[in-house]
Amino acid sequence: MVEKRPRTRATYHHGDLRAALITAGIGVAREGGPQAVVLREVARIVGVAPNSAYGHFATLTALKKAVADRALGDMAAAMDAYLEAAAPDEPADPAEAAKTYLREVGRAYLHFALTEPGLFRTAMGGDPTGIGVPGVPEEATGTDHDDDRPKPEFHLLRALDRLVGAGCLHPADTNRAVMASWAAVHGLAIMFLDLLPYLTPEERDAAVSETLDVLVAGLTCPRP
Amino acid sequence: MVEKRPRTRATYHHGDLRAALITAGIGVAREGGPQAVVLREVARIVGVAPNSAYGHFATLTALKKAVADRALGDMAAAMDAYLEAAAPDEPADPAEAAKTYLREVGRAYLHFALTEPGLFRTAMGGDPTGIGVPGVPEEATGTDHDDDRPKPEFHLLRALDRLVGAGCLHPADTNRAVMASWAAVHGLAIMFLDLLPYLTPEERDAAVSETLDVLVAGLTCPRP
DNA sequence: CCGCAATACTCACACTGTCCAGATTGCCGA
DNA sequence: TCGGCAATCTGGACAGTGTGAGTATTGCGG
Repeated sequence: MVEKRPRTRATYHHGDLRAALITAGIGVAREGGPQAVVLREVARIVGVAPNSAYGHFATLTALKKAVADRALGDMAAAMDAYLEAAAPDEPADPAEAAKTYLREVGRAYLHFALTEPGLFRTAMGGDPTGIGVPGVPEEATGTDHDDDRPKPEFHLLRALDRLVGAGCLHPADTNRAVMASWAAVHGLAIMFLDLLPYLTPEERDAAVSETLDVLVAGLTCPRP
Repeated sequence: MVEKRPRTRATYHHGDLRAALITAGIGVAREGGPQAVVLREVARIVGVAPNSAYGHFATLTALKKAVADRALGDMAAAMDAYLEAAAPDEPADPAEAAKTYLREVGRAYLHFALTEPGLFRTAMGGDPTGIGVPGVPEEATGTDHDDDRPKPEFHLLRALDRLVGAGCLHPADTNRAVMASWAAVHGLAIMFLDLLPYLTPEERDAAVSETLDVLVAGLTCPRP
């Protein structure tokens, strides 16, 4: 929120357009999802000519990418807050504590997905230009990728580490564990948003609990 | 493929436009995903004026919905073929057979998702207009919903029934089982397509196997 | 054989992303 | 202090999109 002139700005130059565009993009993505971040609309919100954006982003896709990055950071922050707020009493048993922590991380993920579906979809690259799975190495399009910012999977890794520390998970199985956990939770989120939007919150909570039960059971079962 | 005149048709009336539009929609959705099904382009393929589609579909979204329905049927058929072709030898132990069958169903799901990502995305409603999870009952927009056609989840239900029959799964747990299974497999698919497109086929196969291991372990574990 | 309702077409409008050329300015060196 | 330069923003334009209103063309039932 650097400037907020409703129409024409006082100064010809905006000062910090790039950031303002991203912020406005987050605003429209919050309600409406990724396809709501429209170049002309975003420029209109910021109070700038549509083509001004091209000075900071080569294309609309680049803007969306930046917005998605920020949405991902927002998601990590929201998960942090959720975990901080809703995990006061932990079981004394360290194994049980680790399990409930993993469950709590999953709940945090789903909480954000259901609370901020627009940002969640935006963060997860809802409408990727690159359809298909050509196996291209993505050629590291990283525009000076600041990969040090908090990312949602960090919480998951910490939870799995705790499981390993508690002896519930073999260290060698941590890779399969991260895939299984992420897939279960992400799949649940997508299903709730896209496939089963008519579920009541109670039904959703039940499905979450049951799926998380299956997950931790499968992870901590005596491996073959 | 009712008609294929490159330009203007011989007859003024097309004969069976609605079906032709859906077929053309499937064609463009196959490569390019749901956002590639563009009204004017589809009409162009069929060889008809853009607005002719409005005689059969109230809006582009309705066309997409029809295309998505057909893509879902295609997915079910593809899973059928996959399961028929790639499951010759089953373990003698019925419990083990049921488990491998569930795994095979999951593999069939993922095989279609990775083989036909455009159709998969289209079938799963990649770009829903209704963002958010307002809990609306969807008001049953069913345009004479022919719900008797094969749907992908049918295979999953059959696999779980076999697990129940083999004594590996308590009948009361079947609901949680369907959610957990579906979430795991669907989440894996979305992750491969959207989040981890750079994985090699080998890495993907490994992740699939490991995730399915965790799933069946969690489902067939001694319940708490 | 004729009228009519279904079907497809034409024209038009408000949008969108993006290119190109020009206007405006902060800033840095002389 | 001041002139110019490069960064930044603006305006107009073009191709393409979904969709509405009115018009032409037909197959078919009476």
